[in-house]
Amino acid sequence: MFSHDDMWRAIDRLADSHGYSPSGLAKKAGLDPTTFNKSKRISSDGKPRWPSTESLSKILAVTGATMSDFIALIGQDDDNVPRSGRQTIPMINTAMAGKSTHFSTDGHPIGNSWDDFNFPGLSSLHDENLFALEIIGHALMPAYREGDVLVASPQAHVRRGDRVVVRTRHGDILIHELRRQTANRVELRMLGPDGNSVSLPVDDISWIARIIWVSQ
Amino acid sequence: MFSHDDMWRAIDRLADSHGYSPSGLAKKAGLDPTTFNKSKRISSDGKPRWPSTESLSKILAVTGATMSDFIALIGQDDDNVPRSGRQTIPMINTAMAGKSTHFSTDGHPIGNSWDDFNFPGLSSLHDENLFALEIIGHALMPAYREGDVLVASPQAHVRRGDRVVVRTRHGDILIHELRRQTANRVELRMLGPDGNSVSLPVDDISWIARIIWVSQ
DNA sequence: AAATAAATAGGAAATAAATCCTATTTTTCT
DNA sequence: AGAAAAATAGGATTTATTTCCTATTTATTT
Repeated sequence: MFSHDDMWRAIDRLADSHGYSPSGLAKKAGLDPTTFNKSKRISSDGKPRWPSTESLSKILAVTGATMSDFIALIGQDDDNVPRSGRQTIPMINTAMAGKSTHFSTDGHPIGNSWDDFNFPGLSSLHDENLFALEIIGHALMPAYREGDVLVASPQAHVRRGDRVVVRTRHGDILIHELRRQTANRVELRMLGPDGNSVSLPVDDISWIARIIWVSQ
Repeated sequence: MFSHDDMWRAIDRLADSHGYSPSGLAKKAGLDPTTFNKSKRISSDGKPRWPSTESLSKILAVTGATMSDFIALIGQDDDNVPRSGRQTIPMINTAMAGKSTHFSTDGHPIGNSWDDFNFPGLSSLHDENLFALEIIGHALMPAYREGDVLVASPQAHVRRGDRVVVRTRHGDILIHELRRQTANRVELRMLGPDGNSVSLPVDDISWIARIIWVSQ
């Protein structure tokens, strides 16, 4: 079971871990922004107020969190919250990174110029058919090196410029950059040093999976 | 998240698994025996009715069940458990990927040759000081392209061959491959096409962060 | 088979959650 | 520092859940 405090604490933590205030989370979930006001959690006559399971369902839906995630939030100790619960990390671009003191002397992000970047964890894993490919050999240098692991999604929409894993009907696995895709042909650019293109008839292609993450 | 059907089904199953009818469970929990009547789950104007989290808390209390138990009841008979709870995805290497039928015709992993790969989510984020760098410009092609996001860890141990973000004492941010690190110098190899090396005195370097993930 | 108890259907009333609203405080942006 | 936006407090109103109630059905007991 869970207590009134547990429920509200978990809601607060769910909000915080997804970069929202309770007000922002309510809004995002299609509820009134004042739904989770702390001043509304205990009524004027002292009675605790319990959100409906519909409200709960809505905030889990909008954050992509499961009930298990929510339960984990109930049990969490305040002092022991790993950043991992946040699902975001600070991000800055390379143009800005060198300009001002955005880093502490030991490489920690400081200052106000950082955006939040949604780290893969829960959000990308709605894609149930992700797979990983570990690179063997040096054929894809310098884009990919031996030991790198590519995470690919057959479901993700692909556009020109994307790096993709292509499976031909002959059973070949190709890792290239998608240059163009027409009704009849798929034009790919090799990732090796010379960057030559190859053009395949659509009928020769079994599937294309977009590379979304690379571990290095 | 969970649906209206999920919620009521779990309530029914909770009751049944503790030897109660829905009516009996409600009564036992201090609620009106008609609280969980099936006729009250959809209102006369067709709207779904969602129990409050207080009611939920009461029935879990009286049965001694936990929220995890309750969630398990939601998921019962569901063969379609999403992979996301696993924190791993299937992985194979590029040498094997083309050899046998490791993929279905729509790009889904099949067969027994797949390893499990720990996808970043919770496991890598014990490193609280991760940051992300978004690539601006084409200077790092073809290793990194504009729009790629590098996830870097100042805490991760770096070795030769690793790609790293280096901060010099002058405030420069460099993205290179680590060729060698001695007591006095750090030798880096540029990621651009010509792959020239640069050698910096250790004293000129503020910190080095290893690139661990790339979004593309 | 009949009697009794429990469960359930479904409407009305009471209570509670969410929404709407105004005002203030806090945070963010310029 | 000042302006603007977001968040929050808290009251009033609307909507929704639970309780109360009566009647019927189903299950259990005799």
